[in-house]
Amino acid sequence: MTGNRRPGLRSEAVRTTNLSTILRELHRSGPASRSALVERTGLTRTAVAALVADLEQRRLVFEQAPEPDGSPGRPSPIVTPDSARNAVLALDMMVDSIGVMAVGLGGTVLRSVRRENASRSVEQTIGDSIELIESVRKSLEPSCRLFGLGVAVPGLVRKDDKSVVLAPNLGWVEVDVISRLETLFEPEFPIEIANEANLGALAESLRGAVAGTRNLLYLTGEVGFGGGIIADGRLLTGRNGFAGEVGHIPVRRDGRTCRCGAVGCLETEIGEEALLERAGFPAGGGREALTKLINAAAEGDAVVLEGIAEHGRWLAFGIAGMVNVLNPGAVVLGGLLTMLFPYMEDILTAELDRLILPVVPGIRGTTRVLRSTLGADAPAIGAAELMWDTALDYHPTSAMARNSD
Amino acid sequence: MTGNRRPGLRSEAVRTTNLSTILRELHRSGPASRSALVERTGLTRTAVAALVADLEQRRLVFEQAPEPDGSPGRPSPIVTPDSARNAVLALDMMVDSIGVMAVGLGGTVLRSVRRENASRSVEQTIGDSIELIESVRKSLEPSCRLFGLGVAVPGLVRKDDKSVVLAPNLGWVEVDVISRLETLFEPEFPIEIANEANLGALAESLRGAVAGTRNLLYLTGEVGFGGGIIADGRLLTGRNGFAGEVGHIPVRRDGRTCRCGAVGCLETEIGEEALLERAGFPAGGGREALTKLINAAAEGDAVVLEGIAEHGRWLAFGIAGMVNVLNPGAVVLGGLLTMLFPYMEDILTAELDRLILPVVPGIRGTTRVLRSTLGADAPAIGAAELMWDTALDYHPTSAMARNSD
DNA sequence: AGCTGTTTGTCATACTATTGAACAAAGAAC
DNA sequence: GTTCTTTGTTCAATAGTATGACAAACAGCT
Repeated sequence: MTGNRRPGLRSEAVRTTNLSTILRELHRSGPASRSALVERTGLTRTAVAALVADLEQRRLVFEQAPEPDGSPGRPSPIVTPDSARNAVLALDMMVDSIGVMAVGLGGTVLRSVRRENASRSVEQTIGDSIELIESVRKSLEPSCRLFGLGVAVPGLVRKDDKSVVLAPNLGWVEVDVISRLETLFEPEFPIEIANEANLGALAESLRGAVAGTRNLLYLTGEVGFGGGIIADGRLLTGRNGFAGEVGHIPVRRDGRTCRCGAVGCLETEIGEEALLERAGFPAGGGREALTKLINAAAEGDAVVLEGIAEHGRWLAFGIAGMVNVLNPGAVVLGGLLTMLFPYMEDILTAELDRLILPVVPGIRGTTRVLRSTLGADAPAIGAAELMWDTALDYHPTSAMARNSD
Repeated sequence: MTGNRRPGLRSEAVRTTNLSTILRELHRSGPASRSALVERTGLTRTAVAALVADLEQRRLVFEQAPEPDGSPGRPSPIVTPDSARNAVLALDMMVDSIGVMAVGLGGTVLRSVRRENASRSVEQTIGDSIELIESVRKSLEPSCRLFGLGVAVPGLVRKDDKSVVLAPNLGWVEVDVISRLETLFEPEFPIEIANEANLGALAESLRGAVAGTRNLLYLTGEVGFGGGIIADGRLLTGRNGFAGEVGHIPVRRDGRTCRCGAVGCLETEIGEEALLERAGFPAGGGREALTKLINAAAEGDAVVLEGIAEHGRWLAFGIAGMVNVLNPGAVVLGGLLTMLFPYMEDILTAELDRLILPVVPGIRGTTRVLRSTLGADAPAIGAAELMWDTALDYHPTSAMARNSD
C-alpha cells in the first residue's frame, strides 16, 4: 500500500538511494561491520565498499579497524556514523520551559540545554529560543555540520505551510515560527516543525523503550492532553497535520464543557484540573499541587489514590477506543501520566482488558501499555528524528550530497 | 517519514521501478499520452519510449494512434492499460451474499456477480465462492491473464498469516480462508485478504467520490459496524491487521453490554438493533424491518425520524473522536448509513460542528462528511485494489515480470 | 609453526539502464 | 508552402552495480 506517486528513477538515483539506505541503517541501528551492511542491504561487497568509501570521504561515517570476534574468516571493518561531526538541532517549546538539543547522526544527544520560560509571549519565547540555539551551536565542534533544525510545539501545526495554527497553552494563534527562526541560519537551511506529542510518539518508536515498534500510540498529559500515532513506522499527521488530538475525543454526552468549546472531551475527565479536583486539591494549583498530589499518593492517601484510580478508568476508556481503532502494538504513556502510572497500572490494565475488543482468548495481550523512558526529552528527540528523516533523504540536490568537501 | 527498511538497489531495479511507476500511473489515472508520462515521471522521452515499448511487448499496455488535439507540435501516442487482458479477481464475502469481481488494469470492472448465501457455514460459503470464482474466470477472455485474488471478509484478519481470526456475523473463528482457496489456482498464485470495511476505505480513496483523498475515514454500518482508515494514502492496518474496529469504541460508561462482551461500545448505540429499537420497531427484524424503517422515514414518520436523529447524534459523537484523532480530509459513510444519511445529514453536521476541535474559525470545514458512491461494491473494489497494489510492485521475480511472453 | 578452511576486501571486466544531442516527423498558424 | 512547436528515434556517452578471480586475515587443528 504505497499510495505514493513515485517519480521516475534515473541511473544516479541508484547511488543516492543506496547511500541513503546505508546511512539510515547506521543512524537507526548504530555501527555495523561492512559485511553486516552487505547482508542487510543485499548489495555486493564491491558495492558496499564503494558506497562506504564515498560516505567516508563525505565525512559522514568512519571506518574502524576490525576487531577479531573469535569467528573464522577475515574480520570486517566497523562502519560508524560520525555523530560528532554531523548533527541536527532540535528545539522544544514547552509550556514553561524551552529546550534545545543537538543530536548527532546515529541518534547521540550531543548537547541538551533547557531554560525556564516564564513569559509565554511569542517575542520572548522566540527570543529565548534563538539565544539557546546560538549557545548550543557555538558549543559544538567547529567541524560539526548541521543538517537542519526540528521544532516541537505544544499546539496544532498546519502541514501545508508549517505554521503554528493554535497553541492554547502558550496563547498563540497563527504564529509563523519558522520564518522567525530562519534568520538565524543561512538561506535554505532546512527547518521542520510538528506537534510536540506527535514528535514524542516518533521518538518513542525510534529511540524509546519500544524502539522498533512500528505501530504505537503515545499519550502525554500535561496541562493539555496530547497524543501521537505511529502507523506502520510512519508518523500519522492527518490531512492538515492536526492528528493526535486525543484530549478532545468526546467521552460523555453529559460531560463538562471543555476549554475548546465542545462538551465532554476526554481532557475534561483526565486533564490536570480534573485530577486535582478528584483528589481533593483546589483547582488551578499548577505544578506545585501536582507534586503534592504525587507525594500524597506515595504516602498512601486514600482520597488521592481513588482520584488517580478514577483518572485511570477514564484514561482506559479513552485508550480502549483508540486501541480498537488503531490496533497499536504498544501504548506509551508520557508526561504527567508517567508519574501517575504506578498508581493506576492495575486499574488501567483491568479496564483495558474489559474494553478492548476481545478477538480470541489472549489476543488482548498484543497491545502493551507502558511508561515512557524518554520522559521530557521525547518531543525534542522526536523533533531531531523528524529533521534527520528528511536530511537522510539523499536526493542529488540534498544538503547531504552537497556537503562533499 | 518513511520508516521502512529499504533494501539496496541494483541497476536493474531502476528499470523495474520505472516500469512499475508508469504502470501504477496508468492504473490510477487512466490512459495518458507518452509525453504526459514524460512530464509526470520526470524521465526523458528516450527512457519513456523504451519503457512503454517494454510494457507493450508484455501486453500490459497498448499504444493508440495519436489524435491531433489542436495544439501545435507532433502529437503523442496514447498509452492505454490493457484492462481486458490483465486483471485480478476479487471476492467479497458479505453476511448474506457472496460477490466476485474481475477488475482489469486501470480499474475497469470486467465482471461482477453476486449470489445470495443463506448458510454461513465455512464449507458452504467457501464452496459457493469457489463456484462463483470459477464461473467468472471462465467468462473472461482466454487471453486475459490473472495477477491474483483479493478477498474481503466481514471480520478480523490477522496480518501475519493472513487468516481470519474472527468473523462474528458469519460465526467464524480462526478460519484459514486463503489455503482453502489456493487449491483453485496454480501454485504461488497471489492471494491477499483483508477486512471488508478496511477495503471499503481503500476503494473510496482510490475510486470513490473522494478519489485522490489521501486521508480519509470510512464507516459502514450493517449488522456490525466497521471502519477503515486511509492515512497518507496508505491503508492503516495496525499491528495485527485489526485496525478500524470503530464499532467498539467505548462511548458510554453506563452503556449496554455489547455482544463483544464490553460495555458501552459505539455499536450498541448505532448498530442496526439500536436503530430499530429507537424507531419503535421490534428488535431482530433484520433487513425487512430496516426497509420498512427507511420507507417510514421517507413518509415523514416522526418517531422514526427522531430515532434516526438520535442515531445521528451518537454517530457524530463517535465520528468526532476519530476526526480529532485522525484529522481525515473526508469521512465517507457506507452500508446502511448511506440510506440513513439524507435523514440525518443536518444533525450530523451540526453535532460534528459542535464536537470537532475548533482550531480557528472555519477550520472545522476541512473535514467533509459524505455518502459512499461505490455502495455495496466498495469492499470488492478495495480487495481488487489491494491485490493490484502488490501485483504492480514490479520486482524482478514478480508475476508481472515473468509474464513477458 | 605450519597447514587448512572460512570469510571478507580489492581489482578488472561485463552488464544494465538512463541521459544527452542531433535529426526526423507530424501537426498548427500564417 | 513556410515557419514554429512539440515529440519520436537513434546512437554514443555516462553512471552504477554485478561477477569472478585473487589476496588478505582470522580460527582451529596437527
